[in-house]
This record gives sequence, structure tokens and C-alpha cells, in this order.
Amino acid sequence: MREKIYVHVADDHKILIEGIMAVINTDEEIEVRDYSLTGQEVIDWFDNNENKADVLILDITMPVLDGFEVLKYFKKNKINQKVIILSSYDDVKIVQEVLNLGCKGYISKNNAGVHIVKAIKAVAKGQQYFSDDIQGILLQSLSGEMVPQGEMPDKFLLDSLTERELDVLKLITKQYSTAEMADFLNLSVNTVETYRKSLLKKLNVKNAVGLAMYAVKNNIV
Amino acid sequence: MREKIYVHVADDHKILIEGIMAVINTDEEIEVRDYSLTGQEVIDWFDNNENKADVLILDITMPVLDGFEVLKYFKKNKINQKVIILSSYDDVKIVQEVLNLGCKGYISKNNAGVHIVKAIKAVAKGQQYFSDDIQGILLQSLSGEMVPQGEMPDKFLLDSLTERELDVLKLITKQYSTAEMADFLNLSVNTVETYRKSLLKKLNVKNAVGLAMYAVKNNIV
DNA sequence: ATAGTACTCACTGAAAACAGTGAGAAGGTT
DNA sequence: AACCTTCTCACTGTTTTCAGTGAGTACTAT
Repeated sequence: MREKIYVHVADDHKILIEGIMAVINTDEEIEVRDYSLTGQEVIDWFDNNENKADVLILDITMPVLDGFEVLKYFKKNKINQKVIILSSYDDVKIVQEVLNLGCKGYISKNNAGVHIVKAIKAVAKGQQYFSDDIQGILLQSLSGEMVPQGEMPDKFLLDSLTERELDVLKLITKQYSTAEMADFLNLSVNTVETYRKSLLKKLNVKNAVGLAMYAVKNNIV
Repeated sequence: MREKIYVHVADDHKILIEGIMAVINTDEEIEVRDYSLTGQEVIDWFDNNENKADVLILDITMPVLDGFEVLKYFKKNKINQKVIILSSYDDVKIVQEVLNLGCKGYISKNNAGVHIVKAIKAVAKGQQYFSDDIQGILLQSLSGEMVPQGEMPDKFLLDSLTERELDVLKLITKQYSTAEMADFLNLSVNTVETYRKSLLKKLNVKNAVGLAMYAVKNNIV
């Protein structure tokens, strides 16, 4: 009979812990032994507990001590704890930083359900594991480029927009088509078209992308 | 025999939906009928579905359309849908805004487990319900104090982009048309079209605006 | 009363974007 | 040698966006 894999889960959202437990406990090989709601709790648990966990599922953002601090603690004390990061942050820098801190797996919360069990088993065996979206981010980072930006948002232009134009602008940034906007706003397609053209003219851009970029620059989204 | 309360859950994190289902389904009176991963899906579901839900559990931050937009849609179309917000944001302004938009309950994700069932039953009966931490925030807001809150970027699935795809993506954000890009990159119009379509598919967005917004979020521009 | 602005809608025509399919060449990997 | 990825291009057809013009209603300010 194969030995069980013991897991400790750390996340400040209890509901998410319950979700993970529900998913993990469908697998006979894995058992969630305990959980923590803050980084401090994690460290305390590993300090004062004989029943260490084989794998630690760790959130980045937690009160008291975040995931980074927990990883640093393990590294500092040369504790060879296998850690899988479960995070909403799909940023390259964060992924690279936790890898430097010795974590063995990284799963985006967006699709944790399909990855968590596989990840635990892989990491327990000493392998690494990354969900496919994280893999993509790591690959992309190899051909990265940085372009700094610096422009003043144009208050005059922004003020000149009417309520309806702002409605349309916001929906455009959410990828609505004209027909969809008309439906949503209970307006004629022609009317929405009018606002769209008015926006193009007022903001002096050539297409919907220009509108979206303007909206971003001026924190309308 | 008492009638069941039918619930629809909307959150962009599947794992959280699974957690909620696990908790809710312990109660015989409540049944989760369906779920959505984006605001758009929620609206589509309520548009095209005979089996409406009694209560909608709604996350604020979702791709495509966020919780605010969903509430606005209900309000605009005079749909009297009972909504409980399930959110990580414990900010007064947000709570007040969703209340203005007609939502009947607000639960913090931090302690959703103990509140969700009670909240559903209360709201289904036409009452309001707020988890105790939210109540505290509302009370605190009456005695004037502001506590700024952090941010949670919600990025989603990413396949790795090729060099050429990145070239095209960058030019799209600069409002280049396909023909202009072809000229600039010394490529056929058809070729640029191919990259454009490939980007739409890989990044799972529906138009050039979606591509631009993705580029912004991921600091490609 | 008049002028201005916002809101609403219609019509036409051209340009661009989107969708689907197929396919050859070059390069690297196993 | 077989395979995979990327890059390149073509063809067809539909949908959406963009451009220009015109026009009625309502409310506000002078």
C-alpha cells in the first residue's frame, strides 16, 4: 500500500481552502492535514508540529506574513519544504521571484481545479509543476522588452465627453460590439454608432483600439 | 415539502465555485443550478434560460464584464434579481455602490463559509444579509473613516506568443491597421491577418480592443 | 425667443476586421 | 527520418467599423 501525501494549505480566504479540500479529497492518495490563514500561522505550524506536510499549498497575498516571507523563512532556515504557489498574480516577476526562493510549483487560481492534484503528485515526487498559463508566461518572459511611458492625461478632452459617450467608451473597452452596446443600453445601433464616431473625433484617434488606450491612460477603466 | 432555492454562482475562479458548491450542497433546501465564469456569461444565462435562479452569487472582479456591469444590466432592464455579492473587496465605496445597484447581500470571501447558506436563505426570503465584517465596515463608514484597499489584477489564460505575434500586437496598440502593419513589417496583408487571428485565439479575446487591453495589462506597451 | 448642447435615430457607402481553411518553406528536436 | 513550431501567404465570405450627412426632440442658458 502506497503512502499518503500530506498537504498543508495556506490561504487567507477560508472559502478557497474549502474548495481546495473538496477537490483534493476526491483523490485517495492525498490528504489535507491542516491549514493556515496567515503566513505567521504557517511558520508556527511548521515550527511546532511533528507531523510535517509533504507539500505546502501557499497563497502569495496573506495578512500578517505573505507567501514571500514564508518562502524566505524556509530558505533562511534551510528547510527543504516542497511548496506550490497558488496565486491570482500571473506576473512574470512574481513567478521568477518565488522560483528563486525555492518553490517547486506555481498554479494560477484561474484553473487550479484541473491542476492542483497533478501538481501535488508531481511535486511530492520531487518534480516541478506549472499550470499551462504560467508556463506561457515564463516562455514569454524570455523574449521580453521594456518600454517606459510618460504622458499627461488630457483633462480637457476627458471633460468634453458626455455621459452617453462615456457609457459607450467603457463598453468598448470591454469588447462590446456596436450591436451589443445598443442592446445593453437600449439604444438604436445607429445611435451607438453616432457616439462611437463622436468619440473618435473628439479624442482624435483612428479606431476602437485608440479609444481603449485613451480610456486606460485616463483611468476610465 | 418546502420548495428548493435555486442558486446561480458567478466567479472567474473555478476553484472558488467548487468551494461554494461544496458548502452549499450540504444544505438540502438549496441547490446550485448553474455557474458562470464571466459577467457576460451571467447575462447570457439570464437572457437565454427559462430556469432562472432565485439567488445569484456574484463576484465583483471578473473578465469580460465585472459584477458592477451585471448589476447595472439588471437595473437597466428592470430585472428584479436577488443578488449576493461575494467579494474580496471590503471597501466602503464598493459596498455602497453595489447596494445602490440593488444587490441584497454582501459577503466577504474571508468568511464566506459560515455566512453563505444563511445569506442565501435570508435573501431568498426577501431580506437583506451582510457578513459581520461588512456590517462593521458599513457602521464604521457612518463615523467617517476611509481605509484604502489594495488591488487584485485579474489576468487570464495566456499561451506563449511568438515574436511576430508580439510585433503585430504592439502595432495594434498603436492603432495600425492590418495594411499599415503589413507595410511596416514588409509582410503580406494575409500574413498579418493570420497573426491577428492567432492572437485573438491565443489570448481568448474577441477583437482588437481585447488585444490592446491585454497588452496593457501585461505591460507589453 | 434664440442659441447651444445633449440625446436620439436613419441612410449610404467604403474600409477594415473577423472567421475558416489550406499549405509550403525553414529551422530545430528526438 | 519524422516531427514540431514558426513564419509565410492565399482565397472566400461575413460581420463590424468607420465616414459623412441630415434631422427631430428636449432642456438650458442668454
